[in-house]
Amino acid sequence: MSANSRLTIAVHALAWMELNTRYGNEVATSEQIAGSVNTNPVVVRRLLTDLRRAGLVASRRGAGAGWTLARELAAITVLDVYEAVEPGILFATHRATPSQECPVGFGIRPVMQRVYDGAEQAVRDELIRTTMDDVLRDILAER
Amino acid sequence: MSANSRLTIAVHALAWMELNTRYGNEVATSEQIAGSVNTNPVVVRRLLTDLRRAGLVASRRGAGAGWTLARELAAITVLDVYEAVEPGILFATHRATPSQECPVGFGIRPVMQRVYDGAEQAVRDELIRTTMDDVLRDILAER
DNA sequence: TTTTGATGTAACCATAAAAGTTACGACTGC
DNA sequence: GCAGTCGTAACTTTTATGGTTACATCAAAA
Repeated sequence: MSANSRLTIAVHALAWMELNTRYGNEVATSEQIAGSVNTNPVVVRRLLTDLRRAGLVASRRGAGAGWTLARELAAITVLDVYEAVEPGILFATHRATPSQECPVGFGIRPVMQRVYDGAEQAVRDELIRTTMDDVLRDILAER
Repeated sequence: MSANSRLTIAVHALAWMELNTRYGNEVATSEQIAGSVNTNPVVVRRLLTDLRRAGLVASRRGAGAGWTLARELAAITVLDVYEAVEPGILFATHRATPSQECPVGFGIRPVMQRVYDGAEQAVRDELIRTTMDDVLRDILAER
């Protein structure tokens, strides 16, 4: 399917930010987060920009700049993160328009779109069940 | 997400094959199906090869060759097709191993894997509810 | 036995998304 | 004004998908 790791990294960043504040730090820098994720700071900044657009984090510029959580983790579900970083298209319909003379080619797109909408909704219903609070707790329980 | 159209084309092919038999034809050729899908016959053959591996279709070679359904549509769910043509990875974990010194980097992968397994299962539970029979009926109902 | 028409499959190219990287201007607390 | 970080553009690399060409293989039918 060519799945990406955007949701994984975004969740990682949020969990890391919360733990960072528990250690007494005000803000987190993209470089610190990138060090934990093991990627480039620009990749982190791009994802955090998406999260900021969704109101999940805030950023400060200038000296002593960095990122802060805009909500507590208990008020953020994995679905919130998913919606912030993914356009929400798990399955694609035909790349090129199928034959409109053929009954199958004519009718298949709306039918499959309904099937895919159902699958997408099922994913959302599942992701909304887990909060970022749950995620961090489970992470720390891994040892 | 970079979603693909493999499931769409595989479903399209199966529906077309059934309609083709209703019109009195024994077998369907990849060229005929490709004409309805509006793609290249090799793309169709590659997907039908996956469906054959799953026992959903059969092929004959030689003169008068082509493809036939190996089961009736009522006995094929969209989940069957999905499993035949997709490896089943909707979300990816980290591309590079996260920092194992960091508590978050250490614990996040099994936690997110469980979340993703749940989402994947939700998709399966949804796709199994629709049979290829339902799909063809709905396609023909589009006019 | 030859012809015919389709499968089976390799090889290659094109396209697009994701991720990684470099660079640098913008901003702000000190 | 300095230092440190964000914000973002630009470019490269990697990977999956899909499209295309080519051709060997096969089996029914002439």
